[in-house]
Amino acid sequence: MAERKPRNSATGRVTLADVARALDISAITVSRALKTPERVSPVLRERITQAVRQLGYRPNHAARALATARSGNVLVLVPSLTNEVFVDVLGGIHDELQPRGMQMLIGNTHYSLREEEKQLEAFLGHAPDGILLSGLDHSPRTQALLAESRLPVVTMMELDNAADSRSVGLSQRAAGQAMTRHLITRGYRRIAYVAAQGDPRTRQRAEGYRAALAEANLDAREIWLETPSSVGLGATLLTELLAQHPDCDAVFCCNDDLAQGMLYECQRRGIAVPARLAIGGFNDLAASAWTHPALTSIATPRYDIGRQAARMLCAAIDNQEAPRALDLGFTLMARGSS
Amino acid sequence: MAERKPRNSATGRVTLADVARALDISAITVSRALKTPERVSPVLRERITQAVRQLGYRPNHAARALATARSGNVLVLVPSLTNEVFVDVLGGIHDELQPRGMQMLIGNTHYSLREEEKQLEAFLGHAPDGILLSGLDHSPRTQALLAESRLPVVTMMELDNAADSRSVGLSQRAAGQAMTRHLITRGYRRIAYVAAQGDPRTRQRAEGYRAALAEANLDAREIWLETPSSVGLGATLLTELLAQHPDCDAVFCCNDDLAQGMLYECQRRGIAVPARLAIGGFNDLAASAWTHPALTSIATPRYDIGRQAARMLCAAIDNQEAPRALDLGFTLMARGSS
DNA sequence: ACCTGTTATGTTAGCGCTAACATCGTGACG
DNA sequence: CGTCACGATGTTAGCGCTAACATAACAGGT
Repeated sequence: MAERKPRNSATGRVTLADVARALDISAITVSRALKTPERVSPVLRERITQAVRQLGYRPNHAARALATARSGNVLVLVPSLTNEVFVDVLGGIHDELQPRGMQMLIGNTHYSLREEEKQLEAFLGHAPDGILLSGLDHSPRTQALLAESRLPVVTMMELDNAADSRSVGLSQRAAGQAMTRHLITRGYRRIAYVAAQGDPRTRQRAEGYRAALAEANLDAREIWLETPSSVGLGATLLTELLAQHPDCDAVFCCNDDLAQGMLYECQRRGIAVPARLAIGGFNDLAASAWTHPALTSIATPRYDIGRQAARMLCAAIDNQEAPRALDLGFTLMARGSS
Repeated sequence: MAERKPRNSATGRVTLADVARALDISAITVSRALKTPERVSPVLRERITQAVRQLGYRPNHAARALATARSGNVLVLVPSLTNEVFVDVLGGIHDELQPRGMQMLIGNTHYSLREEEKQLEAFLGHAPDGILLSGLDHSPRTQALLAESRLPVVTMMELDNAADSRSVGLSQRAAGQAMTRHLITRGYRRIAYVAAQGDPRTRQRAEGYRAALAEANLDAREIWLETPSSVGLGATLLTELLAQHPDCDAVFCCNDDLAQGMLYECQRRGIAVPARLAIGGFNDLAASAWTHPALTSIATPRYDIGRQAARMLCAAIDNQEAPRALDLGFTLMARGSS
């Protein structure tokens, strides 16, 4: 007859106490064998390991969290879950937390400071051990909640100069400048900047764009929309661009979604890229290297931003000394579209 | 002078007991005022609400989970976090769980049954209240763990006939058949099927493809790769296709990533789409409607699959009667590429 | 006046785990 | 051979919350 798994009567789960009872030892010893094996004698440790496996014991995180005042949760607030950029960031965070047995709680702020505030409020009840935020722009109440929580916070995507803050990202301004300089170097002179979803990073890229134009004594041509960014919107924006600035010979799109949409619309209308109009994007999405022509873009280290931010946060949680600002840079991917 | 927030000495957090103490009532009454307000007199309820707000009390989920044996967590296992398909599914789940105060725990199985097993094992310690799985294909140990856990499980993407299971999805076979019939209707006769990342859904679509060809007495031409699917791979596969089946006049790609890659490669080589080669994809990704020509595809209700699966799971968790299989269908998006 | 039922609140105990402090050997050393 | 240090294990208590069972107060019916 098969062995019966003893189950704690109350909840039907196998608990530490069940394992301890089976071996006629105390629960704390089992606990130690799992958390700090070196503090249990090898013989007993081995017996415990076997019993754990045989009974199918699985530690209960809620109980552990309650006893240790450590939840193993990290709150991650991102502005979008459909944007490839943040999906990659989440991937990096995930891969860094996983081996430490920690868990992400993901909140989607939909590019809204108000929504960010609400998410933060709701998630604080999960007693996260730390918080990963996107960008530097936050509402006063968000900042107050963060300060009150006294939890370590790491900001992703942008860089923060403040001494008491932590951030992992890149200079969006420098990247915008690099792309514009590239277009100038390639001989374009009437360069437009097109932006949707006016978030802070989009604005910083625009600053870089203006700086580069100023260096070369060129005029700016900008189109700003508040609509959420998408490939479809890129098509619309090409129309807008040709209407407002018919003379322009290059366009720097604030992200690759818009750039791809513009490229497709150019193909549709028979506008030669890059002969009649050069296109530059931002983020270097997976598909951008494969369009025809391939899209010139700024590759951002999204996965690594997530990873390093998570690592920095874990260091902070463990009160370890660690650098507080990490500039992971960017790479200009000069391709056929310019 | 500003009021001091009383804090529980042990962990520095404001607890139920702190709120109760401030009002000189018992903790359970505060608990009731929050969970079942109708069981507390209106006057007291109001005072409690105020005190809660003023002290900044935030319920501790770990303690609640421990006391109620309900974690409020739902485990979600998906094969990929970069694939737009699953990102959309997760969005639907998120939106359904959020208002119930429940939380997703996301595990990435990387299209591996072995990995799925490991993830499941690790996450069972979080004591999820239910599990959302992708697809019907699972390792024996995964099935054993699921059975042993006695947790409600809902399968997403595919449909399950078994009476004791729950599933929300669509007939991948029927969808594959619909696409192939469409190509036949449009006059194509030498239709190829190209697949990467040979997961079960890819295989079911192929079955539909073969069935449709058989109906019309046409021959199958298939190319299978185990490599993970990507836009870049689509370009490679076009080369492969032209080499292996130079006569083919239409290609049904197992997903839109491949289809887009093929389209771009056709543009690059000057192969006319759809005149020389028609292209059909699967999933109808956001960009597919905007390429030139726009991509014919099968639109799958990914967001709704996530939503309905989450809803079905919640019903099961609450022991409510509910349908156990939900076919959300698909839509053929006939566009310029065919 | 008594019982009954109902509503509002309180008491007790326990969910599963671990921190902090015992306790009990055992061997090293003077 | 006593003392001390140290390693291995145990005891106790409590993390924050809520289920389950009191208790109290009061209205209404007989």
